[in-house]
Amino acid sequence: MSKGITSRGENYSQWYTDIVKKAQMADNSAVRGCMVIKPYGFALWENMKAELDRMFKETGHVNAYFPLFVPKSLFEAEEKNAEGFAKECAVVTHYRLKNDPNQKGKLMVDPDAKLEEELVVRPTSEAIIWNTYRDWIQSHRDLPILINQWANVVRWEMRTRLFLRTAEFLWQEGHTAHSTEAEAIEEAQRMQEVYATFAEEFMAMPVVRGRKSDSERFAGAEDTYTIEALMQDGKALQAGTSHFLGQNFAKAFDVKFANTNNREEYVWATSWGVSTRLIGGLIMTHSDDEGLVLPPRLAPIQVVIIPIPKPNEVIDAAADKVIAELKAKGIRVKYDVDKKKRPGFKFAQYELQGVPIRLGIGKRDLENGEVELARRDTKEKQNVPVEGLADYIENLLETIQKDMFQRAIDFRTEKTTVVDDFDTFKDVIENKGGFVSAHWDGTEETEQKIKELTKATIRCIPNDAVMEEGKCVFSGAPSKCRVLFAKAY
RNA sequence: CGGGGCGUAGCGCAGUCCGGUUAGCGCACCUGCGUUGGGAGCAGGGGGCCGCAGGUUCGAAUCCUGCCGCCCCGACCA
Repeated sequence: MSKGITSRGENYSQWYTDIVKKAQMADNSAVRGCMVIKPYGFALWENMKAELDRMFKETGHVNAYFPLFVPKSLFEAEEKNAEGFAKECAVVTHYRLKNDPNQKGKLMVDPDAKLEEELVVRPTSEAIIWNTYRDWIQSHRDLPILINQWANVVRWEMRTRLFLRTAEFLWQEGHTAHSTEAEAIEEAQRMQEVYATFAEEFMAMPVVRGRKSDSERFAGAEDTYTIEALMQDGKALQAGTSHFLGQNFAKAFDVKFANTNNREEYVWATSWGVSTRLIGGLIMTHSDDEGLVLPPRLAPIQVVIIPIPKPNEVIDAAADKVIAELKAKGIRVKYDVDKKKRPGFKFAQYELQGVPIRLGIGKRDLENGEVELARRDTKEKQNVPVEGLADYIENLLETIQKDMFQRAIDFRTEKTTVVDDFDTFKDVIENKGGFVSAHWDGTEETEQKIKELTKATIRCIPNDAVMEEGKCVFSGAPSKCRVLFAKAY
């Protein structure tokens, strides 16, 4: 075990916190529930953001920005949405402070500066955006609107955890407007697939694509499409959601368009988002007791070169050549020339930070025309010829990416259990964890009962669920397909 | 919002029960020596409103009262 990192077996959530902090990703801040994202963690987020942004643009979306504040009257317009978020909203009530006459050097809220109307700090932006869309949409010719925004939102959560659930978090939210129901549904499903592709191909995190049950659906949505990942401790993580909003927001904000027959119709909507929570998912999918393990495609540093024992002219020259070749291939490489720290310390540090490939360049191997190469994911070490090294590394990065994904898939397969009776259901949820595939009668009552008895919830009704006759694992009532249950973050 | 725990140096902690020299240890940091193929070592050094505010006392990190903050476990949630 690494210095100062609690092992996963000992205490999984402490392990998680240790990783985030010791790998310099993020820290708690002076603000309750809000984190400071440190440069290394933010570099990871920037890489994720860059890929997602590219994928959004490839599917026809453009970026825009809407205000942080939502006037209360707009926020409450869509009742279900407002009700769903009401109890976790931060609210701005005043716009000025003044010197406290009773306490020198202290400030107080100026009671004379009360706002006419309170401003809600956005927990999500449907309200402010749909209020704006009303002015943008008159005709079917104005549709579709395909907009994304990168933003911060605030949800005043009772209990927070770095990246997984913070009071303020960074995310993107797509908000689209369409002239037909079918087009909006297609859009929502398309974005679910974009998220799934990103999770699997870049994060190497396998996800189940599915639909949410009524009770788990986004407040104000007609249908919520989700991607669900499975963490190493057997708990599920909702990694991204895409909502078909029907005409709910169009009706709430009176957004209509003239169709080709010049008849007024309400606009159809979607919204979809992923957040910095993905970083938590990334950590809990791949990392080990030595620290982070990052997939090559997202790692801020893909290859680190360590001079052994320390930089000198010969080693620098060899390193410079390798660096030039790697950079020519677009590989992110760092040469650690810190003379104060010894190689062993650096090895441990970069393992902690999850750098996929480490090269050790030293006199001994160099004389044989070789360098030492270590893989972070498998901890394997081997000597590799300097000749053709860049090509070798380019391939190896892809191999690591694939291997990490495959290991995560194997883990999920092993932790997915098909169950047909409730005793087994309880036993599996309690002792084995992971996904349980079981029949469900489709009622909210059953879902609620199961949650009370086992703490497991319906994560989704998988898109690829096979239609088959069955009996609900709890009530015995008829069921048409299996759904996935799990304890969730 | 319920249950538990903790606030002492940048970090991690001891000391608090049972009040008493100048508040201590490890890591980190600074200076120097030096070492280097897996987190070396040695010597010297700097850094504290002991969470905050009251109280008891000759004397408080330690006892009493009030407050504040943070963490963990539940219920709620991306």
